Amino acid sequence: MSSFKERKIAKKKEEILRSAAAIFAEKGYHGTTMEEVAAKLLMTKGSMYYYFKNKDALLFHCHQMIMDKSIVTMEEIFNSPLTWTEKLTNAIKAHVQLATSEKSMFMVMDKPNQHFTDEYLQEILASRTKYAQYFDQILLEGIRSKEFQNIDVKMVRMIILGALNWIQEWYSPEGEKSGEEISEAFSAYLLKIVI
Amino acid sequence: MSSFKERKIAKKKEEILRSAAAIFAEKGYHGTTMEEVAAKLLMTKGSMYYYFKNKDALLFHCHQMIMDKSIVTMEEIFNSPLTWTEKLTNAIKAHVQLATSEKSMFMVMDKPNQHFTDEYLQEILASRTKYAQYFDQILLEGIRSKEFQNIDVKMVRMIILGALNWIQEWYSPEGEKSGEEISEAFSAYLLKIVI
Amino acid sequence: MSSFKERKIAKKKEEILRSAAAIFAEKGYHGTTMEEVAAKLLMTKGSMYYYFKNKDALLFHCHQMIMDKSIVTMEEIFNSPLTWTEKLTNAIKAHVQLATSEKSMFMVMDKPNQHFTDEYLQEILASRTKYAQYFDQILLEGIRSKEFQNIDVKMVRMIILGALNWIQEWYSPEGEKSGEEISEAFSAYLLKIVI
Amino acid sequence: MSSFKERKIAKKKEEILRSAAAIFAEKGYHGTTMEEVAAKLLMTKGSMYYYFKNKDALLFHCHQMIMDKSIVTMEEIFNSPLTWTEKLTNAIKAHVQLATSEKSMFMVMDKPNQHFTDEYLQEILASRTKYAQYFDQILLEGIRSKEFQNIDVKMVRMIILGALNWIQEWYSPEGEKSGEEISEAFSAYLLKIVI
DNA sequence: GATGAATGAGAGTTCATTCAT
DNA sequence: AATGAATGAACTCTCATTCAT
Repeated sequence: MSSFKERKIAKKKEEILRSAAAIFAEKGYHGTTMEEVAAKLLMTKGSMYYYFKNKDALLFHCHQMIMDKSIVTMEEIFNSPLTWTEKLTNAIKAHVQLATSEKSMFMVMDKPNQHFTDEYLQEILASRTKYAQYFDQILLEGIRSKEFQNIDVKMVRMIILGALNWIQEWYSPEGEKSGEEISEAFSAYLLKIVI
Repeated sequence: MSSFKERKIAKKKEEILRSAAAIFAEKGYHGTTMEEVAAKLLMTKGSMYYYFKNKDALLFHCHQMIMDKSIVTMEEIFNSPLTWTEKLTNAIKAHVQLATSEKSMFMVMDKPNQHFTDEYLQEILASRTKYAQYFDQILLEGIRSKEFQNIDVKMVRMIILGALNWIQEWYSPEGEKSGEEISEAFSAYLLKIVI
Repeated sequence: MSSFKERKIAKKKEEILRSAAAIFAEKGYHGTTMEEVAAKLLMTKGSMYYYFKNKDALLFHCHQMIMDKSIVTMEEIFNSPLTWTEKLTNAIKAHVQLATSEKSMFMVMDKPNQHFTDEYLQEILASRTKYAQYFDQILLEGIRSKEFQNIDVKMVRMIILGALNWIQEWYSPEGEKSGEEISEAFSAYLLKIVI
Repeated sequence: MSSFKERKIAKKKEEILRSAAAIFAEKGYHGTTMEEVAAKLLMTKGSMYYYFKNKDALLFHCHQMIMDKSIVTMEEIFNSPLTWTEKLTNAIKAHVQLATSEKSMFMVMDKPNQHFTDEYLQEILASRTKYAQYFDQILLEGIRSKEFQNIDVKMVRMIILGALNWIQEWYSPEGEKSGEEISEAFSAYLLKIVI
């Protein structure tokens, strides 16, 4: 049970993270100054340090905020009463949806080992591995159940995740394809690999 | 006909670029200092500026060195007397080969609009577009000749390039899969999308 | 109505400008480092950038501080109910007084087009022109009212300003002539040109 | 008796000095790089060091080249069989002529104590003093012979030299007044101070 | 005589971070 | 809970100078 105060702080933190993510996405981690992040929220540089202990922490929590969301969604999909084909389809669609609706957050997730040192890096990589393993699991079970062909799971997972992670680099809300259309196309085409 | 001196200087420049690319790849552009790049070559910071006018130029020429190579290879493949299926296969394989053998260079190519301002950015983007268009062309002609199914060219190209560009993030020469094996797997699986 | 904080910051800025001017005057703009200016005020280099965005700005504001003072004084003299002869005398005396009491500031005003680029240069030159025009105006009105002979206004103004601007190069508070004496001599001798 | 070689070197040195002076005049001493000076003469930076031991020497010899000329001219005027009034007139005219025809050289002479350290500074200041003393001498003799009024020699000399040294700051060959006209005006007006 | 290449000391500037208030 | 001010370490870049060839 969180107090009103705690909830207020949590809300402020998320505000900061979203703002930071947007700028990180546009200018990159190093290209972004604490001042910019603060200014966008009508705060001062100094105040940010009340909420996050340093710039690294800002990036880290951006990472985790989106990873947590992604993993929760994946869990739901994985545990749903669907065929593996359907699960893979849904996993791909869910990723596309998030990647297009939260473009900034996703861009921030790039090249973690260039930005983090040990303390945070372990956690980040753990999240990523966990996310990747859901795909592996789905592929594996799909093969076992004869829904999928006998593919090289790791290679196919890399192809799928590569295609998905590339979306942030080219997707634009003003582009010709909507997130919905991309998710349809991606799931349809990528499924052809496994079936 | 280039003089001895010109060739010598060109060689030195390439040396510098390779050295720079290796560090850029490891630590990112901003995480890399001119001093580090110089030190690795037993030079001094100041000397670097004799060969490249600034840090941006270093990154830019890394970009172009690998893009030029990639595009030349693509041209050869495109103009060869093969079926479109074979051409697509070869294009994918060639990309994997380069991406794995020149991992550092490829990593450097990431997020150009975060690192460059107008003067260089235009040229970079032009190269990328040119490279992408070879894939589009192959896909288009493959469809026209009925070798490929009636796919959405842009979406499929994005999937292919996404998968290929992701390789640098996970490939390691010490990993379980060789570049050769990856190129076989990727070409085989990606071809399933179009056929 | 300026707040306490605003006045405090303004005071600090003026402190910095005076300190900077003193060193600029002694060593020249390029011969002066930001570190020296800061050190003289027991600050660090970095802190200076909190008050002035760069070295240029420091010089620019030195310029404008003294030009503003000069112009205000000239305005008063120009609008006072005196004869043109008295006005010219006072203008010369006022300049000498300022040039001798604020020697450093005046030395800094030298060769603006070597130190400034467009953004600042326009403003600097505008101030200078404005100052010069007061002399022209006085000379012109003096001629019209028959107080002065029919002289070439521009040439005489150049002689007067030249003589005045040279003072900073040789005046020393420890010298044999006081500012007061110089102002008497200069006004008396220069008046002989126009009468 | 100088050999052919020596004369060739001397000629090259003067070429360099003129070129250097032009750039110094435009950009200031610190704003000028050895490279620029060299480039203007189609030389390389390194070659300059064959003729002048360093940048300071370049500036110093610019100084002395023009001071030598000025002093020789003054000597001639001083020793000519003319009245003191005529001598002063000629001295002023000669200075204006040189200042307008060799604008760059004259600009370079500015603020010697900011650019030189002991070795050169003494010599520079000696030249300047010598030049100034010719004016003092003329004024003094003019007073003694009752041609001039009983003026304060130092003050008047400062006015004259100030007016003359200011010319470089505003004179332009494309301006409305020719060097000839300026010399007429300046000598006429400045004479009014002493007579 | 000339130069290409290298050097190294130092400059201006930026910015994450701290902390008294 | 917020902030203004200060800091200092790091970084990019410049340039006079040197010297082997």
